[in-house]
Amino acid sequence: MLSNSSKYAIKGVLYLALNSDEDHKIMVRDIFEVVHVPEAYLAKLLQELSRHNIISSTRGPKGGFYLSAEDRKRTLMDIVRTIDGEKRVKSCVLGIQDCDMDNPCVLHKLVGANKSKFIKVLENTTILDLIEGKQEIKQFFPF
Amino acid sequence: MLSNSSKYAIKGVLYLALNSDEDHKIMVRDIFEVVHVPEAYLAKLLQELSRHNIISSTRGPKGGFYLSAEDRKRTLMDIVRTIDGEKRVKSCVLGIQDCDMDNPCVLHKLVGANKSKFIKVLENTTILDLIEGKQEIKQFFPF
DNA sequence: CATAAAAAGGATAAAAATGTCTTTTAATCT
DNA sequence: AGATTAAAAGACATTTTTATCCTTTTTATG
Repeated sequence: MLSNSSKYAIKGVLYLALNSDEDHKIMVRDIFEVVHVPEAYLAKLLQELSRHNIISSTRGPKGGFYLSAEDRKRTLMDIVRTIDGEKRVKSCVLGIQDCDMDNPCVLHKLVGANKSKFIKVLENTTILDLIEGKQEIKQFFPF
Repeated sequence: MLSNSSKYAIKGVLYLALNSDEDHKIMVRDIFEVVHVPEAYLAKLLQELSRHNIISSTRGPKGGFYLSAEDRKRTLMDIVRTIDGEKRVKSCVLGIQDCDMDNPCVLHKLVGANKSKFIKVLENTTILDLIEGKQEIKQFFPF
């Protein structure tokens, strides 16, 4: 449902949400170990998000990645869409092309409700929602 | 969440559930077009299921794959476990190793409920449940 | 202005998933 | 018994995903 890349990206953004702002930019070097993602790979993903204006970044000394106030209003789906593409997330559980609620396959009926909810969570949850009331990194990355 | 292979396998088994029994075995050749899965690949998947006694088969003339009465009591999870392995399905949404309901990451709390339901559907739904009252292939494979 | 810091970008590599082909084995039918 | 049929098995090919490396560009700072 979610690729590893999307998971990685979400973890990276969560770390930024907790630790960064315009005045405190963060280098990939300081993130990757906490979220257990290979350094170069995480860099690629964050660059991709930055290029699509899901997160922010500046180069050079004192540079790094960070989340602006606007960035924090992005939803999880914004991240997933950038990394995986919307199609992948929303595709039919059985992979039947034009399958939807109007013309459902059996499995779709069974699990469709759950999957729809999952997608709704992605679409309706902003980064800000996620970190609300949480100041401890441990709460996000228990290991 | 489910690999393509698992989806393919489920589709193949559904076809068998509708059209086969001990006296009417079916060759891969007669299935693959209906369920839109490459012939050789579907063969492999069904062979794997047969090897694990999730479905039945015999070789030679009049041979083919079929579902015994026992086979029909298998759950979707039996299929998915054989093809993908249980780990893959049940893994944390964010891929955090030891993440579970007792020690959850943020996302887990959010989508955990939905995912748990999805897994329960897989575990509690038998092939028999799925085809109950359905005789039309179209209901399963609309395209 | 020189230097160093950090993201951006591109090329490449490794691994996993997906897909194909050929040979072997077992069952059936003449 | 011999010929034919169909799954079983395993080797091989392709594609996608995941991951690394190296160079270039941008930017802050002394």
